Order: sequence, then C-alpha cells, then structure tokens
Amino acid sequence: MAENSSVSNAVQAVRVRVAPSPTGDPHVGTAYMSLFNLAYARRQGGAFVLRIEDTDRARYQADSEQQIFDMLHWLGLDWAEGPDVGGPYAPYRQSERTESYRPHVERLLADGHAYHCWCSTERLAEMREAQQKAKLPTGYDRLCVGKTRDERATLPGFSEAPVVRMLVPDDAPLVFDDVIRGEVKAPRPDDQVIVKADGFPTYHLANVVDDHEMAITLVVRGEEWISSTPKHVLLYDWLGWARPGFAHMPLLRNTDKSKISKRKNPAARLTWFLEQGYLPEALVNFLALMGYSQPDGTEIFTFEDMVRDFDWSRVNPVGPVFDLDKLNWLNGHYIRELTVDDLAGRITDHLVRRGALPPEPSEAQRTVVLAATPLVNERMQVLSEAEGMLGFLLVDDGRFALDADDATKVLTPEAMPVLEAAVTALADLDPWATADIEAALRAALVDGLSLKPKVAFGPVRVAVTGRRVSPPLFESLELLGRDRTVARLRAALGHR
RNA sequence: GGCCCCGUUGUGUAGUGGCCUAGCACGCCGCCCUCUCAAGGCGGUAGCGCGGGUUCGAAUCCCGUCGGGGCUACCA
Repeated sequence: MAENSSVSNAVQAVRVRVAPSPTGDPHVGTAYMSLFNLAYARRQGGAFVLRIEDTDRARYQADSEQQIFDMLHWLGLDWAEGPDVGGPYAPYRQSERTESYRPHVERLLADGHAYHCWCSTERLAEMREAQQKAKLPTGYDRLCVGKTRDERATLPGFSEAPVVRMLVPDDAPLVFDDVIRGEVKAPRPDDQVIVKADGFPTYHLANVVDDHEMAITLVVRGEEWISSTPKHVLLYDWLGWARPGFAHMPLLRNTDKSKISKRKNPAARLTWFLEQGYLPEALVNFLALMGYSQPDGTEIFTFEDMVRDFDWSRVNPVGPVFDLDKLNWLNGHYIRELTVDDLAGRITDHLVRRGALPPEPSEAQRTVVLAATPLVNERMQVLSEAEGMLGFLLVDDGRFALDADDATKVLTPEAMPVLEAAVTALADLDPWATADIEAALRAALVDGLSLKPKVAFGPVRVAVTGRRVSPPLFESLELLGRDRTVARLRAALGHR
C-alpha cells in the first residue's frame, strides 16, 4: 500500500490517554476514564494510549501495573499504545522517561520560570501550619527565589537536596476551555514543585511533557484536576507548546457523596468486581451510565452503541453516586441474556477462582454445572452466588451439611413424617426424572398427607439442598440422583 | 479558612423558555404467578435545595443564599 499521502498537513489526529499510577489495586476510576477516552477515540478514529505514571517511588507497587493491564483487558478497554505493546512514542512508563524531562527543566530555569528551592520539609510544614492558624491562604513564601545554594544555606530550614519550583506570575492565566464544562475558572496556583528532591518529576511536569511529546490532543481526567490545570497551562505556554483540549470528568462518589475511595467503598477496587462475579459487559454498561446517557434514553447498551453516539456534551458534570443496586440489577439482566453454555462457562471459571472447584474441573463437574445452570440463571445477580446455590450438587457427600438455622426451623418433629413419606415415595422411583419426581412427591405429600405444597416440600428441600432457599426442587433432585437424594432424606430423618 | 466545581424523587438520568399537572430506569411498597428464592406481569411511592428577579410564560436565563464536593503535598 503506497498510501504515502504524508499526513503532515492534515488535521491533527485525535489522541487520548489514560494515565494510571501503579500504587495498589487498580482503581475503578481508571476504568471509568478509560471508557470515556476509548469511546471518544473510537468515535473519532483516533488512538487511545495507556501511560503508566510511576513517578511516586514511595507508593510504587511492582505488581500493580500488571493488574491494571489485566483489569482493562478484562473490560475490553484495549489500548493501541502502551508499555506492554509499545508504540511510536515509547517508552510509555514515566520512570523510563526521566531523561526527557531534564532539558525542559533546564530551559524553565534558564528562562526564569522556575527556581531551585532548598527549604526543608519541616520548614514548609511549619510555614503552612502558621498560615492556616492565621487563616491566611497557604502557599510557598519564596524564600529561595533569587538565592544561590550557598546564600540559602546560611538561612534556617535548609535541606541539601533542592527541588525545582515554578515561579508562578501574578497574572497567570486561570481560565481554560473544557469540552464538558465550557469555560472554567480555576484557582491561582502556588509555586508548584515540578522536580522532587529525588530528581523525579512531579505529576504536573511529567504529565505536560509526556502529553506534548506523545501528541495527546485531549486530556481526559477527573474533576479533581481542575484546580491544578492553570499550572499545566502555564507550563505549556512557557515551553511554547500548544495546549491540548481538556475534559474534566465528574468524580464517582461514595454514598456519602465524597470522592469514591477504597476505604469507604469496596467497589473502588476494580478487582472487586471480578471477585464478586460481575460481568465485564455489565460493568462497562453501568460505568457508561455514570454521568452519561444515550440520546434515546436507552439504558442497556453495548460499548459499540456508546461509541456510535458519543459526544462530550452528553457528559453530565455532576458527580454520580456509585449505586450497587443498579449495577446488580444490570448484571442480573446480562446474566439472563447469556446462553446457557456461556453462563455455565463463566460460572465454572468463577467457582475455580473461588476454590469451589479444582483448577482443572473434571468432565463430570463441568457437566453438573452445565446442567444446573438453567436452574439458577434467573436467580443470580452476580456469579459468586452460584457457589451457594449449587453447593449441594458439588460437595462431596461426606462433607454435605445442613444450614444449622434452616434445619432447626424446618426440620421439626412434625416434619419427620413428611421426610419418611418422601423416602417411601422416592426410594424405588423409576424413571428418575423431574416430572416423575414431582408427581410422586405431590401424590405422597400433598395428596397423601393433605399438606399444602409449601409445607410439604419445605422439609424435603432443606434435607436435600441444606437450605430453605434453593433452585427448583424437582429439577434439583433429578440432578442430584436418586441414591444421593434418598440418602440425604434418611440422614435428615436422624437429624433430631 | 482560601480558591474552584456542582445542585431534578433514596440512586442513576431525561429535560437547554411553552409539548412538564416533570418522563425513564434501579430501589422501595402492594398485587398476580408460584414447591422456596428469583425471574416475569400489573399497580403505587417519591423530586426541580431555598429566596429574589428577567419573561406573557422558568426545572430550563440572571443574582443571592444554602448545601454538597474537590483542591489547598517533594501523591497522583
């Protein structure tokens, strides 16, 4: 393909990026930002880039990066360029780009837009405390401005390793355009540190330099960054670079409306959804409902549908509370849409992950799960419920146990005749199929003992499944088999 | 405290001056179905934070107020 129409003069292609920090379990916000980034990139035929922001070596966690990859892949939010796949602007890890920040820092220093600061952490802390006590705005007092190392060293609160700070002018631009919010005004910045004492850049510097060098056209990030955007604007201007566009997404909230946090909300951890048995397609759909809506009001839609109509003007700036009730309903809906084969496979994988099935389930085990899936698919909201629902079919007979509370409530002395009648009715039943089992039990218990169905089947249910709540009884008995069913009924007879 | 962002039922949203006696979804409540639990069907509950304007007319525009949130780190 000699498609060489060099694009140099063409309109700049859309490029967006998500920039998570590998500082622990991947955050749900990373998926949220990725979703909107990707939707926009796909809509515009642009590129979605993954960049790892690992400049905080104090909080860095080695295994976190891989978890980020895994979780985003799990959700199908795949990137075109990133640390693992490379790309034209590699490397995509900030720790591997430290050299690239240096010349820009030198330039800012030379141009008088930045300066070295030797103030110790203690001095800074004391200063801040005094300012707060006096109810003054907090901020650096510029003690180090215009001083050499030796001049500064004679003053108190000196620290040998300096940081580099921005010299923010009084007339720093505070207004910028945001594709979600329109014209936004932000606070006047303090003399922000851009290079730490350990030589690593802070977020502000690294982010601006990388976004420029990676040709990012629109910066999509959380609302919490609005207040530091003027710092970034200043950096772009000083370095003579065109500013990218900005899209400040609303913040996902805890129930108390605070910014979603791992501390207050288990759902802030992306891996939690996998552990609980949420389907990735349901979580993606749910995330797309947070602060966003389809033009026609549809609530159940695929990522492809979202891409088709994606528009920043449809993003709502109000921070949505992350409500699990709705996600649970949505997940249940998606589970019911799955084919039996598909669902059975996912249930099996989940049971393996939880240790309820061995790493390599036997063919028999797979068959049982497949056969039982139609009994539980409309009873589940999350995959993790399968363990409790199907446990009675999967446990070794020797380890089968009745739920203590359910047993004492249902397996009363009055229930013993019911179990005896059930044993009699089923012991020699042949063929052993749902319809026959139901007919036999109804004849023996409902007709024979003149019991209401509810009263008649309750004891049988507890005796055989161990619980008062179970999948449909007759189908369950068929799957369990006659011998095991009768054995459990007899065992329950001796319960008292 | 300072600066900034935001404000439609419990939650997520629709709504961009008249179609709104505010629609939809989840939740909740009730009924139906029923071997439990679900799923499904039917019905119900609940909201434009407040006060001023502008206008013939405001959920929609303006101001104030109150409320919530974010930032205020050598964390991102």
